[in-house]
Amino acid sequence: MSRGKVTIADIAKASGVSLSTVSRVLSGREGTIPISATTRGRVLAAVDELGYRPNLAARTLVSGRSQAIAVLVHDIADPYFSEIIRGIEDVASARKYMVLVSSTDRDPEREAESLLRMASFPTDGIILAAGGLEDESVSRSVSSVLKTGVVIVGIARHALPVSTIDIGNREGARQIVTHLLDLGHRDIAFLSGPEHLTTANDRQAGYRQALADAGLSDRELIIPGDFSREAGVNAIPVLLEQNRPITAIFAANDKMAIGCLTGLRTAGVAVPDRMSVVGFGDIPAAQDTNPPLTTVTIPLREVGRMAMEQVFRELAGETSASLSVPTSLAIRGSTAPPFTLAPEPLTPKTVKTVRK
Amino acid sequence: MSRGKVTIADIAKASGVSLSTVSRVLSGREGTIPISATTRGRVLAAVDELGYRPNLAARTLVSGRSQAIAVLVHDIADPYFSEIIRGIEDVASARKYMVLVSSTDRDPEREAESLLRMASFPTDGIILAAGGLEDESVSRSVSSVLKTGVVIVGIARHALPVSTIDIGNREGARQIVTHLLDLGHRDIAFLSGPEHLTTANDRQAGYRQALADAGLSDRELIIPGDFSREAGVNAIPVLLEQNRPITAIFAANDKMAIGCLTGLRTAGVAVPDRMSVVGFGDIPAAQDTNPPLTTVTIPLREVGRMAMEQVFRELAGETSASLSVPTSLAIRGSTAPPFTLAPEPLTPKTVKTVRK
DNA sequence: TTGTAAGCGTTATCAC
DNA sequence: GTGATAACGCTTACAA
Repeated sequence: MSRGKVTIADIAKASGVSLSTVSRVLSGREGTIPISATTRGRVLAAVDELGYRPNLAARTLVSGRSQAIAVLVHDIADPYFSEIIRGIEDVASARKYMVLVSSTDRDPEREAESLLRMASFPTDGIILAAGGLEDESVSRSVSSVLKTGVVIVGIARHALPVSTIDIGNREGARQIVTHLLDLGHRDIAFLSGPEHLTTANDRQAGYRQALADAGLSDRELIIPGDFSREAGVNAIPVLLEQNRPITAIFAANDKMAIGCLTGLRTAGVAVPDRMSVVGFGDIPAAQDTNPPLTTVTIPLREVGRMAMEQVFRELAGETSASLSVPTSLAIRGSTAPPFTLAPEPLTPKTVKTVRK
Repeated sequence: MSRGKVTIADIAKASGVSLSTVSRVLSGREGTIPISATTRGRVLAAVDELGYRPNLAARTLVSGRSQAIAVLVHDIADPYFSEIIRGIEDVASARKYMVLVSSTDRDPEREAESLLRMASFPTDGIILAAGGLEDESVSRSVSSVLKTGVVIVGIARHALPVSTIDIGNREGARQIVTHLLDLGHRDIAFLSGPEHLTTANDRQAGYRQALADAGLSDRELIIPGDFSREAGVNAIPVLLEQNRPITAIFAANDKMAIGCLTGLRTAGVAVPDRMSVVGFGDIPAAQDTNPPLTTVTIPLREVGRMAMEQVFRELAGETSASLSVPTSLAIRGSTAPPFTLAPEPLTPKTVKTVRK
């Protein structure tokens, strides 16, 4: 039956009604528009028989709504982002929305470029899941795109005038470092993320704050990383050469933490006996390392869902808003008390701060 | 400057030329269409100043090309698929194509539905990465969609009249089972994938063939699985209750293999000392298990790239084709000779077959 | 080298 | 309830 493109004109002809009637029947909102049952039936029959499918581009052009949203991420192959996307997809597809994705590899230029292209599609909404890249050209693009009426929602802290799903990066980092302190660790290294990424910076701030609260600011040790598995692997030799009594590593994300685990195994350092390791994010792989990784759980799918729901809300006329998702600790096998015979006691004051 | 929607009409007005001239300048193909440098400059200046961005929906409507392709996967949060998508994206974005994704969770209905929606977009191409689901409604949708002129490329074996990127599932499985046989294993369990999935069935066929070639068909042990991590975890108690001297497990995909590793750890069975484990796919996580997972490497990104390149080729007029990607073995730490004091020797004939 | 005008497939605004 | 008809923003013959 259906050969080539079938348009409403064909349906109109086949069912003996006008174009507008066909359009009305197909518009969906049954209650709103009055149509005789007979007409309706005939149109639907023709649609079925000819295998008609509406041309979304045409619909978009005239209605201004494309039923599509775009998601910008650093890398879709990173489980952190693919989990978020899955959450987005789940709520999008329930409303028959299509999802466009774009990996920008943390390149501001590509981010701006992608943003512009997606907006000119035009998509109805754009979710910036790429995580707070602080770059001027990106913010310029965002502002310019906002004027066209697209809804934009950012995930993680942004200096942008858009709705935000805020992840408690700083607080989560503070909590997990406190967990290490509670276990008795005093020399905790921090493996940092890429510069100019608010997500990474906030986690680092949480680390520093936890140490400061415990009066241990002088014990800070920050090793530069970039969120990649390899950064984790390579950090180990660097760390071991430091000639400092490090007993725990806090990697700014799970991928690096997993790299650390591998690096430590290679170096013959037992985890958690000789070294505790923690990450951030709780990507699925964190459960299957050996030992399983202690980390900060971000409800990644939920984050995606919230972002998408916020897009829909704004599309329905609501104003922008800042929501936040709570993180929690997933205490697993990669952390244990440090290997010291006589653990340094905390001063009373410090204990109070840490436990609060 | 740029407020609301800027159209070529605005550019035309601002630069004092006609709509068509603006369109020509913007069409890209500089060499093909003659335009005076002056005009060109003025148009471009106006574009820049007004912040003009072409409306892709309008362009799609008239040209029939949307510069977008769709990818159907089972689950975008599964690294197997997100790696493939990344490969697709890499070649798509180089040509400024947008990528739509849809997770169908192996549900034929959603697969068909998604396919139809994506096609009616209309996207220029559709990549069926979902991996050979054998279902009638899906094939019907594919045939109907093909008539509209979209290019479809399938990944993995399909009974569909479309181009295919074939993954050597059967051969890869045969190879890795042979690796286990070479190590001395004779009782190798197979943890299967979902039914009706050619990918899973082909791997199972490879397992059976390798055993048959070694004259060990009577040692077959197939445990039902579904490609999920949990299936791997849960298979372990089932396996241990079998009261059979199993020394190796071949899981039909890496996720299950990783689940097996975790299950074995829980059960206190040392890998590879007491049990060897292998998977299929070589997703990134396979390198970071402890011990690292021996598995069959599928060049996942390359698969994605090839699929996308094939789409472009067909869009350029070439005919459909069947390509295949070679798999290879990644021998890592999860395999070792079986824990038997006196390994059964292979018969000469068998050795020959196995080594060939 | 540039302009005019006819669509592309829908929806939306009027009438009837 | 239903039918013309004018957009939507762009490309592309066909003229000039």
